[in-house]
Amino acid sequence: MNCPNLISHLRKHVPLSDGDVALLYTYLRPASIKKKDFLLKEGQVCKANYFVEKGCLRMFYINNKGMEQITHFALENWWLADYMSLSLQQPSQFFIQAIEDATIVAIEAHQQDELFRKLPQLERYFRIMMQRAYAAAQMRVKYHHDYSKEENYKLFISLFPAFVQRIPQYMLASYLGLTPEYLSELRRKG
Amino acid sequence: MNCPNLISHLRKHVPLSDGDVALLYTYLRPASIKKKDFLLKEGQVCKANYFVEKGCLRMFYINNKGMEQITHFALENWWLADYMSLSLQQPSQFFIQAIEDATIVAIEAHQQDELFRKLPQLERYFRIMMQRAYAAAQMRVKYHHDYSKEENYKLFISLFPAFVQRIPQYMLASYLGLTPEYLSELRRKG
DNA sequence: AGAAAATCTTAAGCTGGTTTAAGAAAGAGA
DNA sequence: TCTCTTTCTTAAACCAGCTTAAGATTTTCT
Repeated sequence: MNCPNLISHLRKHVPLSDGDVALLYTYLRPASIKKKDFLLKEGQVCKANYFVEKGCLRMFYINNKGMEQITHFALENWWLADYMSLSLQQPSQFFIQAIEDATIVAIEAHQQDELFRKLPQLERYFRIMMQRAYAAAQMRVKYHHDYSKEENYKLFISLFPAFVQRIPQYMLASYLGLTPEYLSELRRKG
Repeated sequence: MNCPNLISHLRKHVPLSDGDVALLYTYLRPASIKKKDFLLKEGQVCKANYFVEKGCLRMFYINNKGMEQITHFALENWWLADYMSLSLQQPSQFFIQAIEDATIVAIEAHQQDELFRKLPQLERYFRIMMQRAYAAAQMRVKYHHDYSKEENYKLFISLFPAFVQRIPQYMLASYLGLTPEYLSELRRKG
């Protein structure tokens, strides 16, 4: 078992002895998954919080027109889950799928409280991660309101040029909430 | 000093002895503020996390057309802050203002780590609060994408009918991302 | 009560972004 | 290599929601 990125990420935020790491390992479920494999499907309960060691995930739902609407991407060192479904253990409206072959590490919902009791530092670590995620979500609301679709597109490619190379255009269009056709027009304009 | 709502809210999620509460009180800064008073202005660093004991707050920014764009409301038993500014102690792009006379309780950023070291339960409490807030933010992204403005308006008034009575229409319009004129038209239509 | 400020409504014209439809190009499997 | 699938592009018609402007109503303050 090997999760070098996760362990070093944890140690950036909280102290973890080697013994703590050994204990932690008994609660982690690492997995290799193939491109297009699903970690969660609509109607299932989200059973774990997923850390991306390597690769790339997307979270999406099927909108009222039957199209896949992407709401989140997760790259290396990001956590991803449907936190409403995970917290309340109720059926999810989302899918989580690999868009590249990926290595992920799962912490199961039903083991999380026990793990946090044994390693209380994790409570702090996830408090920081959730606060960070929520802070990003607050800014996202602002950008979404404040910028036109064209401006949002330009902002995104300026912030994440490498990532734009990594995913198909139509997934970026979906995430940004515009049609592939209009994205194509924006690219042509410059 | 008196924060009954906050204490009972904490005790819903973590154990707190009377001694813990006494210690906690030394870190809480309660305040009564008047309608239209500000807790945060653009350019300032967000210095505290605010709990609403009574009343109602809004968070907004000035958009590129010079209009106030509301991004969050906070009623009784909600926490509100610009978490990006609070976490990184960098200048905020937001305002936080009372829209009714309000009683709030502040936990100052510069005391938070010390408080959490003395009462580690709070780390868990805020992990739960932040996860809940982020979960709500994930759902908000979905609703925002999936529903038309008219559907979002109808959803909001069906979910929060009492709140709709409490705030001016133009603030609801701002929050929902539509013009007061269009909201007026939607109301007329039924 | 009266004046000023804040909030809400109506209606016409306009536009950013979608829809639809068709084809071109690139990638992947056999 | 060839075929099938996936991804991307072009262009015209269309519409949800905005802008502008003016006035009506409600609330707040003196």
